Amino acid sequence: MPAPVQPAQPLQAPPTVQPRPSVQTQAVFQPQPSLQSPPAILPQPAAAPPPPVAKPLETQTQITVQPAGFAFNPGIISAASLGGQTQLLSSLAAAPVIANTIPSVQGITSQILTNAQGQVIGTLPWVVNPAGITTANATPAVLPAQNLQVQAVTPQLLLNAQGQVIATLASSALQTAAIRKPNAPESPAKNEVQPIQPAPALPQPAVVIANPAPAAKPSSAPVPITCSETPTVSQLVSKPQTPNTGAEEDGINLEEIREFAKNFKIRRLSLGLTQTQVGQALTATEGPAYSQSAICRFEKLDITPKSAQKLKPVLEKWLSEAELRNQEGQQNLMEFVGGEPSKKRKRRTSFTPQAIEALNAYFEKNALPTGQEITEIAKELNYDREVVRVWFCNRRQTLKNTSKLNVFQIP
DNA sequence: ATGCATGAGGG
DNA sequence: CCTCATGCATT
Repeated sequence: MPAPVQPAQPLQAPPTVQPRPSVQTQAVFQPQPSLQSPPAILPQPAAAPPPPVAKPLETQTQITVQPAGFAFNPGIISAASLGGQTQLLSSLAAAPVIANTIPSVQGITSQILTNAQGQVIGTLPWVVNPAGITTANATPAVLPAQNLQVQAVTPQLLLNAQGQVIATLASSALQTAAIRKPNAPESPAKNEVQPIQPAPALPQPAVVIANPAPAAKPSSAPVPITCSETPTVSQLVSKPQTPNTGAEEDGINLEEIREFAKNFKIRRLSLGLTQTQVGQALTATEGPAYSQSAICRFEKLDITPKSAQKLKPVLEKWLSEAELRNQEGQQNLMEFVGGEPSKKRKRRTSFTPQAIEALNAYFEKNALPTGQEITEIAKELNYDREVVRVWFCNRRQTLKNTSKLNVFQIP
């Protein structure tokens, strides 16, 4: 395929030039493990933040062409690593020709960068380039269809034999949705409040893998992948064997949960949603409500298999609907974000390092101190007895969740 | 992402 | 009181 020539458009008419403060160039990510603030890309991200002074018309040496390259590729950019370091592996390109459609917010999704651990190390916004800089891109045969609507794209996961996510691909959203259960796009109203039974009555395979034949799509070739050497999804997804871990506990398929958790995260990010948003939306909608904490813990499986099993259906259902809405442009998923007045809690006590050290020491000797012991320890360290008691409770709980559940992960 | 807190449920 | 599932508050 033609090399990604960059359309020379360093800058146009100086006067009217909008410095284009966009975050575009932010594609580069630092090798720092700290990636806390999720670059949530939302439909209505308020007003553009005043860019750090852009030179009026001086030709800055730093031409910003780079973004365009990715911008157009719903391709893959995955990072893998061995030592936990992030490295760019490859980027497969696909070029959905986007002609005149206005860059409606609707289709904006983000590209996720994940490493071998399935951890997200970054995201790239899908920029719909208005200028139609299609020139450089592949897609030899495809013509810039005029009314090609930029449909919301949902990611398609590419997994390797180990079940690890290698990358995500964009593809027709419609179809993806179709695969899932026949979920009627009705109102989010009181649909079902299933009491969640431990019964094995959950027929959702949750398999998002290989989705080769877009048979269901009659009037358009949804699969934008064109590079001859670009492996097809099915090819990459060769999943002949179910490696190992017939891990199952208490009738709960740990592996399945693990997979879903991974999936969930990726799809969530594809929708450009943060854990917080999901939590809020989940709370707003009918049905079981969960917080950001819950989402976070689920994603990293920092919960008991039982809890995970319980959450899965809820999250799955919600996600399906979210994706559906996303397609329809109904970005009204996050409506009432209004925070209800919640009763105040006792301020979280913060133990001093010394106290923690002491507590840990006690804990090692005896993880379950008697009431008396607790009282003594509390007095010793000069903390409220109750606080100490709770500390032990939480300590035990944490221990359990991290050790037992590590059965989940394979770190 | 986590640490401390709250509450339900079981003894 | 304990365990468990969760969430608010904080790092």
